Amino acid sequence: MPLPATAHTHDVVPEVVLRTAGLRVTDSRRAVMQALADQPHASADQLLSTIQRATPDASMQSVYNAVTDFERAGLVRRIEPAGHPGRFELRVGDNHHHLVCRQCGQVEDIDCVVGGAPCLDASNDHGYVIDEAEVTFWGVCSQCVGKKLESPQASKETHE
Amino acid sequence: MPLPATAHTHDVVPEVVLRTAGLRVTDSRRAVMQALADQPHASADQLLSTIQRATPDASMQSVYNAVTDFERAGLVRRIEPAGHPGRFELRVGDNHHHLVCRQCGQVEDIDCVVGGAPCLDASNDHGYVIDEAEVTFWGVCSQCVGKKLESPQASKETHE
DNA sequence: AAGTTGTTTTGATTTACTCAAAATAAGGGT
DNA sequence: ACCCTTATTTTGAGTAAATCAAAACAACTT
Repeated sequence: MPLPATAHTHDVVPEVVLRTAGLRVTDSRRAVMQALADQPHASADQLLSTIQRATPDASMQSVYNAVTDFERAGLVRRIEPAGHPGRFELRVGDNHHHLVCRQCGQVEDIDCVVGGAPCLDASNDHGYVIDEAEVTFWGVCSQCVGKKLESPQASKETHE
Repeated sequence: MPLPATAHTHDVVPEVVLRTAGLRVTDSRRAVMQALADQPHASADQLLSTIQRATPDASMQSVYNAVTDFERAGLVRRIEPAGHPGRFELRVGDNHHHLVCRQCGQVEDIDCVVGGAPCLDASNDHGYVIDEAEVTFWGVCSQCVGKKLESPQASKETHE
């Protein structure tokens, strides 16, 4: 029976995940991983705020250290929607896609019906060795669809 | 007979395009548009270098001014491949996709077989109003595929 | 030719992120 | 339990890409 692709709070045990990946277990990493389990698609900013609720003097650098190390170890995937700060997710090892709100930047997972990458073929490979077809769906989320976007800064990056 | 989707050097007449879009015709805009016609997928940096060959004291700000105005007028599309500076293209009005070299950032157009946007369906819309499915193919171009990437800074963003 | 409004210039500012050196802590070996 | 090595964190500076803002200037209208 395969493991579910989505990480839920109760089934991510940072200590075990980290040790298995060959990374040392530290408070900082535990906190970042737990925050990511609770908030899929969190930005570095959001991760820092979350972590600072328990550890007020955590630094942004420690967040970037952690997610970068996690990414290198294959524990985390980083997504960079155009016009929005990068986001991080624990869901790796499957080829899924994303739906992004143009206004607030909230991200949702979209299952890939194909499974493996690349899940689409390019009509012309231009001589490249292609390994991935990244699909980003763009739209406006239900919370933003009613709002006018008078001051673009007004409600930026608030969700999730 | 529809106009071809790809802009070629000889069929972009900046003066006409600009005036038709309701934008004033200036040296700066003419230069940026001509540079874009010659180099599809140019970055702001590349546009500036190109323009400076004829006008050495052109500024980066004028490039950003121009492309931003063009984008608002629907003359230019901006693409932001993850990990690379933004790029600009004159090919608008069709729904095509891109192939990006992970190493040098070079971009190729990939025709969309569907045509209109969104050309894919999300398996779940999560309550969003979805208007676009952006597809980015990732790979390594033929010029980079042989090279080792010893110093990541060594040959950055050189192509095209 | 003059006036209005849009555009460019100059220079500062911001955001998101990376780099680097010193201080510290994790985990293996004894 | 302690030491040692090496990984990790901290602190602070630095960077790239892009935006903002006010004053100078130029395009188009009449």
